[in-house]
Amino acid sequence: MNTASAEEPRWLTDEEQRTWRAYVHASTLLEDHLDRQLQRDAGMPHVYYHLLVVLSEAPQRRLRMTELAMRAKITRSRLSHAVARLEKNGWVRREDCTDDKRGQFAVLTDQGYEVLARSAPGHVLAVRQAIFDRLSPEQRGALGEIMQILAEGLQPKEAGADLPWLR
Amino acid sequence: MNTASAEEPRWLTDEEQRTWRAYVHASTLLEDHLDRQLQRDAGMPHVYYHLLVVLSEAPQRRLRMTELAMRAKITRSRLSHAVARLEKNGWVRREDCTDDKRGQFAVLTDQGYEVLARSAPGHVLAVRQAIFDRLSPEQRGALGEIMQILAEGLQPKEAGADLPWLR
DNA sequence: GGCCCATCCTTGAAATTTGAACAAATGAGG
DNA sequence: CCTCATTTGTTCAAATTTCAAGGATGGGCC
Repeated sequence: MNTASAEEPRWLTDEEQRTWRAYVHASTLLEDHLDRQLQRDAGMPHVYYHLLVVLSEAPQRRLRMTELAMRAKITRSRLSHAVARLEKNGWVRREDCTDDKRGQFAVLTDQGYEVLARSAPGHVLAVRQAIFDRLSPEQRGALGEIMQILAEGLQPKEAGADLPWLR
Repeated sequence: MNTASAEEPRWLTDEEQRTWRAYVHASTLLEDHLDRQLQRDAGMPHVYYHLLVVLSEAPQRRLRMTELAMRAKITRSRLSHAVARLEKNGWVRREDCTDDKRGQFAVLTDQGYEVLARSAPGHVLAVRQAIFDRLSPEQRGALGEIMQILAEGLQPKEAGADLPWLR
């Protein structure tokens, strides 16, 4: 007998419920906290700050738009708007790609690097106080592993990776 | 010698860096994933869905705006806009509070309850697949504890709780 | 009662995000 | 060389979020 479509879904256990609820609360509060901290001290929300960080780590402090979007886990559309805003601030500059005339590079300016250097200590402190100072070494380790797993699971697969019948 | 203001900040260790980065990626991808899932299957973003869930658990399926805002960890302003939208959908209704003429209740309508009941299984499945199915029992337990701690640490304190000299 | 300040919730404008649509350029085949 | 599908990045409009401001009520206190 196949009752698949009528079956009671597998609800979360009480403990899973609590865990999920705690996660939602913690992540909401944390993003809020960091957004305010960075808006106050660096003049931009956390996502924008993260873009500058990623750029600062790239060779020449520059990345193609699509590459930057992937590394920052945001859509290209969102990135376009964000870079437009950061460009107005003088923290990022756009450059044409000579190899591919469609392409654009987002380049971290010296000014952008300055903002980053100036606000990084405060941001690190905020992250440390919110997270690492509150956890035991075991918990810190566990958190890393867990988040690694979750991120991998949600990462949009490369083309065909989920289509084994094509191999 | 006091060099506090000039001292090198305590940067994150490599492992802390990796953990923090993994957390940012996982939480970003997860929120995105759930927002899309719920937008598609329930016609609203995750935050709004959560509001309905909280309401559904309250006695009479109703809560004062401020109480709802606190339980959902969002600002009252954001809640006002959100409820306005949910009201347009017919999923929530506002009611005056007779005790306190300033007050408003947000009430989950039957229609709102229906939407919730209809979309809950899909949402639970998404959460399960994204999180619990990927973690060991130990990791599930650790995640709960950790998130509980982080949430508590970020919870805006009740008035005076952080002013011990007033006691 | 009258005053003062806190609380409750809303509002409006600006900023940000989303999703669909689009033009330009690339690249694989034929 | 041509054609067609794909990729790249942007743009528009609508939705959502933020932030500051404001109107109304409650509650303590003289």
